[in-house]
Amino acid sequence: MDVSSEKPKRRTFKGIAPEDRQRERREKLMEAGLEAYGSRGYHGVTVKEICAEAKLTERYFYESFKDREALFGAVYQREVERLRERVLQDIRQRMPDAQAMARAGLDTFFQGLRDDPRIARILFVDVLSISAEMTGQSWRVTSGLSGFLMQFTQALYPQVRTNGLDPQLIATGLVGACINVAMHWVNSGFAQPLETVRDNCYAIFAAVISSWGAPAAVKLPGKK
Amino acid sequence: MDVSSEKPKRRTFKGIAPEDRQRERREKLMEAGLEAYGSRGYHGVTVKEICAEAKLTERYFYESFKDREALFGAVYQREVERLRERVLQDIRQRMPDAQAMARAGLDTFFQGLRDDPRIARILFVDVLSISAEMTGQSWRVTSGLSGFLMQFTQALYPQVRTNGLDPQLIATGLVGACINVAMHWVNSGFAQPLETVRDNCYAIFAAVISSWGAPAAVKLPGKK
DNA sequence: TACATTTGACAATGCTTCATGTCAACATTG
DNA sequence: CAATGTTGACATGAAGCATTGTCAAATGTA
Repeated sequence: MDVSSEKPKRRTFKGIAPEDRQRERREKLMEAGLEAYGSRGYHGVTVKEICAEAKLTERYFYESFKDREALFGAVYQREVERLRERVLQDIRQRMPDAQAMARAGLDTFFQGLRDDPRIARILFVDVLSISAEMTGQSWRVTSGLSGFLMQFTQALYPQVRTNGLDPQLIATGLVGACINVAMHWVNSGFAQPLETVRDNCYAIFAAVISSWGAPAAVKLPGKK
Repeated sequence: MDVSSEKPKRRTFKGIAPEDRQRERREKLMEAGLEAYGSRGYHGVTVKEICAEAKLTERYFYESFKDREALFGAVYQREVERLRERVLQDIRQRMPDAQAMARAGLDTFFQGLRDDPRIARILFVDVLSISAEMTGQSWRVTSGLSGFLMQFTQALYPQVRTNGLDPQLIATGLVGACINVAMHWVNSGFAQPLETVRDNCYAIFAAVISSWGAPAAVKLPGKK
C-alpha cells in the first residue's frame, strides 16, 4: 500500500550531483534576474522572461524562489553585500589614513557601479517600489550605511565639535549625496571620469568634516 | 441622412457648465491619484481604485487621461511645480541675504513635504519606476534643481574658487543630500523637528560653500 | 536492457487589469 | 410632458501574468 507517498530518489545527472544542479539553476536565475531587473526594472519583467534569459523553465523558477519578489530580494541582498564587502575591504587596507580610507571607499563604490551599472537601478530605484518589505529592507541598508559613516568619522575625529548638529542626519545627507551623484553618473553613461566623481564626493565629505574643526580631511584633492 | 454623425449638444447639468463639470471631474481624479499613488505607490493602484476614490466611473477617467501613466504624470508635474513655486517665492522674499535665502528655501521644501507626505513618494520614488519617459522627466527636474543651485551660489559668490571641482556634480550631491534626508525624515514619521532637519541640511550647504572660500554662509546655525 | 529520474516544452487554470461598451435612471431644456 | 443630454452601475473583451500540471524525450542506474 501507500504507493502514492513514495519519494522519488534524487540522483546525479550529467555527472552532477542533484544539490549542485539545483545550485547552478539558482545561480543562473539570479544572474538572469540581475540582467532583467537591472535593465528593464522590476515591474517591466515577467517570470517567463527571466526563465528564458536563464534558459530554464518556470518549474525551476518556483523550485528556487517563492515568487518574483523573492528573486529580486535575493539579488538585491547579494549585490548589496558584494558591494559592501568590496568597499569595506578597500577601506580597511588604507587604515588608518582617514583621507585615503574615505577616498578609497568612494572610489570602490563608484567603480562597482561602473563595472556593473545594472546594480545601480536595483539598489537605488526598483527596491523602493516593490513592497513595504523591500522598502524597509532598503531603508535598513542605507540607514546602516549612514550609521557606519557616522561611527567612522566619530572614531577618527573624537575631538570633533558638531556644534549642535545631528551626526546621523548629516550622515544621511552625505549618503544621499553619493547616491544621487552615482545615479546621475550612471544615467549619463559615465560622462565624467571616475576620479572626478570620486573627488567631488570626497570634497563634500571633507568640507563637512572640516567644518566640524577636524584637521585631517581638509586638503582638497589635487589632480593626480 | 448622415444621422450617425450628429454631435450631441453639450449642456449645463445641475447648474454647472459642461466645461466646469469636466474640470471638476479632472480635479477629483487628480486628487484621488495623489492620495492613491502617494500612499500605495503607482504600481499598487488600479484605475478602478482611483475612480472609487474620486467617486467617478472609469468612463470619466479616460475622458481626462489617456491612461494610468498620464494621470501620474499630471499629478507629478503639478506637485513639482507647486513645491517649486513655494520654495522660489520664499527664496525671493529673502533676497539678497544668502544665508536667509538658503535657509528659507530648505525650510519651505521640508515644510511642503510635511504638509503633504504623499508627494514625497510621488516626487522621489515612484516617478523613477514607471517608464523611461517618466524617469527622464524626473531626471530633468532634479537636474534643473541642481543647475539652479549652481547658478545661485555662483551668482552669490562670484569670487569663489572651486579648486578644480565640478560645481554641477557638487550641486547634484547637495540635492541628493536633501532628498535623502527628506525621505528618511518622512519615512520616520517626522521624528525630528523641522528646524533640526533644515539646519543640518543647511550645515552641509554652508560647509561646502565655505570650503570654497566664500565668507557669508560659514556661520553654523545656533538654536533659535 | 529495463526502469526510474530529470529535464524541457508547453498547455491549462485562475486571476487581474485596462479600456471600451451598454443601458436604464435622472436632469435639463423647450 | 416630451425629447435629449448626462450620469452611474455594470458588462464585456482582450490581454497579461503567476502558478500548476502534463507528457514525451533524454539521462542515469541496476
